[in-house]
Amino acid sequence: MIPRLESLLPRPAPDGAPRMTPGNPERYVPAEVERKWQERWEAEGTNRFTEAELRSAEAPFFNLMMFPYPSAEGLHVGNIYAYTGADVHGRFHRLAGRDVFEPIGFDAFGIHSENFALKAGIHPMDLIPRNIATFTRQLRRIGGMFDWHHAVDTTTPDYYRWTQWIFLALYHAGLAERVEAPVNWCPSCKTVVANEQVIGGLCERCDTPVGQRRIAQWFFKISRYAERLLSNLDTLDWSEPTKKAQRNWIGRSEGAMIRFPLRESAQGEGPDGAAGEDAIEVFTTRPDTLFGATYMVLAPEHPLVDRVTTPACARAVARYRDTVSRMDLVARKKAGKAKTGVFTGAHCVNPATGAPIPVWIADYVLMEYGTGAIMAVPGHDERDHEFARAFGLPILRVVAPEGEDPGAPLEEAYPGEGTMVNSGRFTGTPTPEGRGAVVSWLSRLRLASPQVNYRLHDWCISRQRYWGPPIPIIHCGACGAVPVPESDLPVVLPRVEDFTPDDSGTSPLARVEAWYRARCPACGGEARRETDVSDTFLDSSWYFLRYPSSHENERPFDPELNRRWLPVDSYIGGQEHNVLHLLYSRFVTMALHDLGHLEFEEPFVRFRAHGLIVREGAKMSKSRGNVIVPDPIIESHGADALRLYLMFLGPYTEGGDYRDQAIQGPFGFLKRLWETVTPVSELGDGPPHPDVERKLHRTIRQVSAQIPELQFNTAVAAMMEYLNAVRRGDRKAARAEVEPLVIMLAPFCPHIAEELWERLGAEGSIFETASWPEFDPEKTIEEEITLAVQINGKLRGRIAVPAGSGEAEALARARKEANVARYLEGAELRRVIHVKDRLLNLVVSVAQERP
RNA sequence: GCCGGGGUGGCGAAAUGGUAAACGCAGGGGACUUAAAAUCCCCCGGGGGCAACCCCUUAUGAGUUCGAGUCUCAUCCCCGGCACCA
Repeated sequence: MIPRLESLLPRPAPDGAPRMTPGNPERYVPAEVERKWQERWEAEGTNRFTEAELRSAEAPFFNLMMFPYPSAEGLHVGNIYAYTGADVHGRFHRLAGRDVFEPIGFDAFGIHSENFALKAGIHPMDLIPRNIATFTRQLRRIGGMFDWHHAVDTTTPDYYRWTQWIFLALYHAGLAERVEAPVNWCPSCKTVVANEQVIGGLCERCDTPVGQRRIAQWFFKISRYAERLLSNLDTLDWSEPTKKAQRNWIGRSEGAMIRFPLRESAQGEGPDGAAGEDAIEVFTTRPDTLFGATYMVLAPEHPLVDRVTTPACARAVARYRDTVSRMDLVARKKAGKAKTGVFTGAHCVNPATGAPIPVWIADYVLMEYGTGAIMAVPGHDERDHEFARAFGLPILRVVAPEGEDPGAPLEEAYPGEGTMVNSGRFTGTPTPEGRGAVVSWLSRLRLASPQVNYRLHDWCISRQRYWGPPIPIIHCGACGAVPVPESDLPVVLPRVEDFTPDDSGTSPLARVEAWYRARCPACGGEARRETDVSDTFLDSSWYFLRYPSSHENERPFDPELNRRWLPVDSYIGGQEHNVLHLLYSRFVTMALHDLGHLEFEEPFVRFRAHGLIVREGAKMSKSRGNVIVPDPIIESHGADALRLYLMFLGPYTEGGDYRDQAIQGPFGFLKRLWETVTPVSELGDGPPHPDVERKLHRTIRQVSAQIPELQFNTAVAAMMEYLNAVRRGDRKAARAEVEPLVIMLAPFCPHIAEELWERLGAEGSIFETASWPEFDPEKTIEEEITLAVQINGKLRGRIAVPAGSGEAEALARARKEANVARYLEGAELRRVIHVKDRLLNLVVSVAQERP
């Protein structure tokens, strides 16, 4: 890339000449360098904010990364990868002049630790501190810029006191309610599992098939926020796939509510009950197909089922409902299984046609979505079609795609758009228009209204387990569910030696009478504490709010600190949290905003998901036994080399393949850098060599642009190229050539950068005394560049031209190039395309065959 | 099925519509060494040619363009997520 350099610099030394300067016997020993600087950072508080500094920081930058779940196995390379990328980003901004707050903590409650503790026979209260100690040691060892002074641990009463406080805040705002609901029940974990934690019918944690139970549980009414959670996404600087995943999860759909009046009795010929009390309401996105609704389906659990079922059908209906209720929620919802259902004996009136249509129940209709009832349009909905075929129900065409005969029978459902047919006054209307037209027609008769529905359902936070913060509620026979007064927080989780879950459907805490017996805060009578604990997602939905205020005892967070530090400037984490964690955090933040506790309603200004690390092409997992533990690598090559390698092995947001041998490259780079810079006394004092300088400014330009975009792999490659240029031909480096490189490398390899920076004569940490190098655009310009010459789009030669040469100049030089001339000979030049400083394409018509 | 992300040398990868394979790993050859390690130098997509050079090559097939890894359409395959959501 620096064509002239080789000619100007000393020739390469003859083969085999030792590269190490004789006067420089000191080798790069990462372990020593890293120990020295980690100790110094700690002793001097390099990465720590004092209370006063937090309050007065002028250019605050909150650099957040998803805090770890401290498992017993310790951190693996995948975790290190995530944290290193975030740390590189934070360190860069610090060198660029920001006051970077980079806290870390531990998300240590939850079923995972609890299960491990049960299996290992260690109490979680003993296990977790051990795990945290291991994680802390490992995190320190990789040289993250963490402010340990502000670490949080979600299992400490100091923390979960405020988790409970948030529950109460939402409770008082009417955003928490206790509802009996069918829930997924894992017979192995012996607890309720959230829908989103059931993967393909199996428990996310233990792969046991999940069943169904009805339990009274606490729900947060996140669905009230669906519209805001959706529309705010447009304002966020988040990775697009993450936003898309949230949009899908929220699942907004526009349609209408339509009322189907019930026919009072089968034999009644009288006027079909005008929009009276007895009607079945359905939600549909396709009111334009209303004329094709030939039957209705209620969810088996629908409250109207008992009312409408005729005596003749009662037994079959009861039997069917029983079968369905035995099925777990997930199997129940599994798509693709054969349609089943039974007729209730009742009929409704299609409000568009006035025709009576039968009412069925079937498990393909879900109680939790819409109204739990549908109008079935077998002509234009695949599921309804399949059902109608199975039970011999009429299938009517009411939509015809362009060119289709309105009378053509339907072999399969046609769900697309077209023209309405067989639809009375609407026949001939294009379906997109028809939707609104049908609704406005029926809305005058109070039989329909426009409606928006969301797939997002309320957030169940109850867990019938031990290892979590108790839900701060007291149940009183007289007063009902009474919130624990704020002044009584925290409701401390007692140490219970036997916390094995049982199949009672209640938490192990329900066996600890001394703990759950309480006085009702309202009436003072005998009462009982809520024995369920809350979901781990609640712990992690607000931890970032706590970091700056981690020492605050009187309130969850200090509004003044929040004003300075929040919302979070940069959040980096795994895509496995694209939906739930990020959505719950947004919801809690939004709710706290509405309650006047926060000034912002979106917690994370910028979010980027990092990729996943695989090993030698295979996914890393304990069962495969191919999990990479960082410690031996740090011992052999150093944390800096590991960090650099991880950042180099592929695009950060896409992840990459960890190959054991490949660390040699980055490690060798660090060794060469060390040998290039030390001993400092042998560095040249003059200005940089012009070619090296040009390369330097180009490198600064590239690295400065790419680090904020998390394009670490190419930034590292640029620095490698630059060092290669500095060392080319075994030349001696000048101080001015290496100093900027040391600074640019510092975010990736902070220890060696500190060491070299000190040897270069600085006093104090590079992160406090250095500033990010600037590039001069003037100095990035090459005087002479290589221009590619194409004939008819094929590369036929390269010519050297002065930078900025015009077309005439380029063409003249190209003609002199032998190979180019060969192609021009006897050909007619029809067109010249000249891209300045890049390429010259000569379009010729071939007069004769080339030799 | 739907929604995302991908498919480029032996491998990890790089490339504002403008010189495909930067940077690195592995491999081959060489220097140094009693030897090895370490280090350094050279080579390294496929084919043809003594060479100058030529042909082919970014999953496949079409298209747009002076020019396509990059844009458009269709097809195949891999990874991740969601999945009877009316």
